[in-house]
Amino acid sequence: MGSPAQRRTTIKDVAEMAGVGVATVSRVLSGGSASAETRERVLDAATKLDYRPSALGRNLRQQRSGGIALLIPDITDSIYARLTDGVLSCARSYREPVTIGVTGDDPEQEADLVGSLLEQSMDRVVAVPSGNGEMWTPAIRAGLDVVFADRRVSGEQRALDEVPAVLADDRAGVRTAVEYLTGLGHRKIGFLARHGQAERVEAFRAALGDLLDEDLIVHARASRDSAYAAAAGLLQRRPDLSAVLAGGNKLGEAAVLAARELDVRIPRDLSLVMFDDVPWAELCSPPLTVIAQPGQDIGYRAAELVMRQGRRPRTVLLPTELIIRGSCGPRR
Amino acid sequence: MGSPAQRRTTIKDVAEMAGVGVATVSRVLSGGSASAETRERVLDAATKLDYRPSALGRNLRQQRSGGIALLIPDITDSIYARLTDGVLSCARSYREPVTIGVTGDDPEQEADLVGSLLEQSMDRVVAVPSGNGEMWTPAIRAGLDVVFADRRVSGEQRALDEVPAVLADDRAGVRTAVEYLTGLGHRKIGFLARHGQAERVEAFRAALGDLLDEDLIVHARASRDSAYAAAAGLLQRRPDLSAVLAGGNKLGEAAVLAARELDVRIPRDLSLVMFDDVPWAELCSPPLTVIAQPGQDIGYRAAELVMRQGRRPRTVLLPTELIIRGSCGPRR
DNA sequence: ACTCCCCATGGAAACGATTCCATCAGAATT
DNA sequence: AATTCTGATGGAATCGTTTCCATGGGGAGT
Repeated sequence: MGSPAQRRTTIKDVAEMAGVGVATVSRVLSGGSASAETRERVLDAATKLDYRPSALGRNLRQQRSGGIALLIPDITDSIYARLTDGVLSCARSYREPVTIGVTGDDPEQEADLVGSLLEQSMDRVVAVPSGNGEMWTPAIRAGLDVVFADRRVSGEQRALDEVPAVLADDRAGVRTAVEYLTGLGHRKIGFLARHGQAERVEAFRAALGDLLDEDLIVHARASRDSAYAAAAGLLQRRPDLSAVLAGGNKLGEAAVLAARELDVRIPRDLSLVMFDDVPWAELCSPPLTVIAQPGQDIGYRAAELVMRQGRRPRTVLLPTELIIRGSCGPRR
Repeated sequence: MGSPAQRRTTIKDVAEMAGVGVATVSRVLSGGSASAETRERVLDAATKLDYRPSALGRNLRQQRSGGIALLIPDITDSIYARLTDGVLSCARSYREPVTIGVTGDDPEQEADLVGSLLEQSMDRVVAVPSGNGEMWTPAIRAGLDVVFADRRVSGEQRALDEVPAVLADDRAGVRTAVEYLTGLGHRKIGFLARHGQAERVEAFRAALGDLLDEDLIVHARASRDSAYAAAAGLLQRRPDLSAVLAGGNKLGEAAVLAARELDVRIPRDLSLVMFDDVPWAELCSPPLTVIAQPGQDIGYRAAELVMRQGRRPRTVLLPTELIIRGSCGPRR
């Protein structure tokens, strides 16, 4: 607003005041070698002038803009908010800015965002991939450093298999939940899945074994409506259902709402286990039994991996935890 | 990973292929004047080479890195997640990247983040300010374009009064809630406030009038523990309390938990109105009556304002809405 | 026919940092 | 004493874009 906008102090100013060349200033400031006396003079001048190196100049020279990019499906979903929080907290310790983009679980938008990353010369990305991940291949070849979080891509291309991934141990989580439910006597167990949760569905199939009934596995899109429709549909279509595993907190919410609407009481008529522990799970009536995922940790570890240069593990599996509250009961 | 990392195509390559100078290419691509024939040749070459202008070069030249910075207290809080979503959705329509930082409601961290914005030459910020906002004054003078969202600063400095702000109409929200509660017969109404919610507290005082009892206004920090302590403390200290207004969803959650713990039944023994509608308010038992705030709109409008160059309104007030569910009853 | 003006155009400067390379002084080695 | 080595130092190139300015050609106006 009408400010005179004085020129910012550059490395040149510092060099002049310290009576040295710009190269020396740059070296001193980035830890290169210099004599003690020179170093002091430069540091002194920098402090006096309140010099802050311009990220712009550096970025152009190094052909890369620092910072971490983060691509998630939906920031309003608690699990991704926590993941984001983890990334931010790791990035902060490296003093790196974080640029965030939401994909809406849409591969097209995701590809679009990857494009704009390239345009910005960002070369470090933590991403929750949406599609089959084919848009990543060229970007990775172009030098992009990617770490997947929370999911990995189906992966047929070679390059994608090299991408490290930080994941919750879904298989173990699903298995534990299923064992818990079968232990309670349940035989007809449904699974409310979001599209793209292939791994969880697969684990569900494996865990159920003989009890598997494909008709009890239903898929929804990420939207609230779709989740509700899937839940209500399943409940109406299969009154013999006695337990449900919800693949995410939105689906869990939908299941609770649908059950309430259809006058199916939890846990008397229906047992419910939800993926992802959220604050409200405890406030819900009844309090929900959940498979907690370490969302914040996933983000933190993924950011850590993307910051590391050297060899990195291909996959990090983080443990889940079954938290038993009040939404499951014995089969009646 | 060991890729040859081929040089990216620059404007020079395009110029060469089109047989024109780089200046002409730049002009064509940024909508300057050029003959139809030249334009076509340039566009053709650009397409053929899959040329994407480097944001780095442009930023350095223009002395500003595009994009919007967003500073919020806590991304895992639903209200700020929605605000962020709004900012992202506006930014996307301008094709601008969004850099995000969390302040933890700590002025020191906030100042630190503002510093790093300057370093990055970001000049557009949407911020939920934490402290008294003094750290903003120099930054604004240095040419930073700021829009406050959700809160405004206490503001004693001239420069801060010029900063546009997009806010929920807290006063009206509080007034409506208080009127609703007094209408139900309540006389002893408490307020669980977060530090920094001066405006809401003030509105609360004004709305209560004669009924005001300063002892019923308690403050908590943003943390979960602090919120719980404040809620439990209030409930224990003043058993004569018959209704509570919670200043945010964390405080509402704390109130529900504390009431449950102390065997205070809602709404029989205590009526509860919570600021901020969250998905779980409906799932809670009983479903919570809330003052809904348009979090996403606040973010969108704030981002819109920060993108506009020209004259901007000083303050945008967005309406709140009282959503009556089941957490309030008549005084007993 | 002469002048004037406008527009398209390209060369070159600028942005602010890092880094290559040449230089030079002084120490260490032969 | 001559040579080599080491480490500090500064000049200049470089990154990719935008934008200033000079140039030149062609059309319009007198």
